[in-house]
Amino acid sequence: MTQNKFSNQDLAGIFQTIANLLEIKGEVIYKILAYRKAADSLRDYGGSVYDVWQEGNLTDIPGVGKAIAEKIDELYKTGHLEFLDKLSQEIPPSLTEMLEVPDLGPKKVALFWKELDITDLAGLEAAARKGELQNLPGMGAKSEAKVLAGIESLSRRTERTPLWKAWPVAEDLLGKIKQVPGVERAVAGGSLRRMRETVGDLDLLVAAENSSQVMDTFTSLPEVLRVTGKGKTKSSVEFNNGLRAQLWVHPPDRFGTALQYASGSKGHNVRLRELALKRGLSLSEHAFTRQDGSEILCADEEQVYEILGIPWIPPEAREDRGEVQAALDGVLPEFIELSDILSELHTHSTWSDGKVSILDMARAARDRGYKVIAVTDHSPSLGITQGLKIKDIRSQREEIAAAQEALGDSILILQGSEVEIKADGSLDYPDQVLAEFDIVFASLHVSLRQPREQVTQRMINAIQNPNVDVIGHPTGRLIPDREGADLDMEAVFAAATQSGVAMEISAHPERLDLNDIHARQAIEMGIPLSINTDAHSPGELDLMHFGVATARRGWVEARQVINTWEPEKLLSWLRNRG
DNA sequence: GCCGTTTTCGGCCCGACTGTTTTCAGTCG
Repeated sequence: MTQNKFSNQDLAGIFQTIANLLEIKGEVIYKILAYRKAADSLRDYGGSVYDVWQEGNLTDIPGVGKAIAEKIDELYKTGHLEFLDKLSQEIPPSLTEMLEVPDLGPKKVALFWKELDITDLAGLEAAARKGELQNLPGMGAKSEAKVLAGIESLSRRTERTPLWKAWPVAEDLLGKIKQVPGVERAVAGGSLRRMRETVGDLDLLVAAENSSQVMDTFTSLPEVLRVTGKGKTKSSVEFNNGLRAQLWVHPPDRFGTALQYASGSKGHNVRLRELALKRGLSLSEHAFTRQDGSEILCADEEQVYEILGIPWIPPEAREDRGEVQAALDGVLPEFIELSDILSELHTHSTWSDGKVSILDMARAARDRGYKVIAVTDHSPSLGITQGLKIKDIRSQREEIAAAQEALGDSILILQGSEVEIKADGSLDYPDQVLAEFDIVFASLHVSLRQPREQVTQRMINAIQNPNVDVIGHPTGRLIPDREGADLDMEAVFAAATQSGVAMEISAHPERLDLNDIHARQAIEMGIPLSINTDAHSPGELDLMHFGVATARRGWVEARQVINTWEPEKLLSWLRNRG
């Protein structure tokens, strides 16, 4: 047994560093791409790479071949990697800091290092201020100024922006752009359209015959701090808050290929272009081009996939996680849709920290077309929420009955609970009390930083309690500020498979927990899922689409989600759980 | 360095924009 148990993330970081150093060294690009691809693949890998290593199956991981498998093996066996140690002596690792500066790539970084012996950001800034960069070959006064602007921009730069923050910003920008005369369509592409939990830059796409007025409007918006590029088809800006955006303008009859291209992911696009080549076509954002040079234009994105001979793949699933092959094989899942959701099972009322009464929440759920709502107020130990005391459970039941009577059979109201999984691993209500509720969520809110084994055992205790129906927002993470508990998800899912409990995908965009990768793993193990907003007010019921998007990113089908079941089926499932 | 229903060798997506270049290199997505 070794203690060099590098996580998937750790390994991805190591191979990313190798790729960067090799790039500065001037290694052939395809070797670098191979390391990058392996890094991405390891980072996204659903299971534990360590376990795969123990089973001797490393090369089953996409992008991992003989050479990289041997390096992972060395890392797990010895704790370090001789190849990287040697490379670091040759190329100072601090050089990679400079790659973070916008518009600086491996060639320039190598140039600064070799010509001026600059090895880190501080040295680069000093040299730029002294005017030493502009005399280098291929450099000039403008390029030097750009380096300084880039360093400054780096200090301002936000980390990836949470989806929930980027979403309204994009909506606002698109609203302004749509007002420009001649704009036929304006939509978000990129990771925003794919509904990744965080977004790097905003990618905006416009259909218009003439681009100049759109570009002028975009680059002169009041919130724009500086314009980093402006052309006929593409412009890029940086906003005051550090966020960056780029805008493409394409003619309406080419909008399909353009939107497909701008939506990514990069890996997905590479797959499609490979597929196009096999069909004797070259695919770009402008069109398909036949070998004789003639073009096939696509006004709509569906046509792009049609010409490639595969079904349209929803943006959420375009992460190069096997979706193109699945499409070719005809085994893409029937991705769940928002309209499949019939019930909201995790909400709060004034009986704990919710903002409105049970009647108001139920009415709001009914108005959104739901057939069932469960009110799941907190248990008492979570102090700040003023949880529901045991002596009040009966009174709450009476209020639910009154609300039910007021709303008739337009919606079914369930009395649920979000019971706390306490730090000692016990639940916050005794079993006979839990048995009274129609549906029980068990959630972690406290002592999330316990060691892996301890917090995992707490979770497993809750999963094994027959009164618990759903594990709420399993890891307890908050995006971007709080990491989730260090759960051993393999062990958690194994226990869930045994007990038949459902796992939640919290639709609340600060949670999205389970995440896409864990959701996919869960359904592959046959674990039912439940998507809920955890709404504390009626307006938050509208966050459901974020949860559905996360499920789609995890290849989840409607039948695997208990919220899509007709009330009779849901109630019968709950009854059978005891 | 990875990969394979045209390949175990020879490919590996393709174009926009900028700045430095008199025709292209570097960076980005």
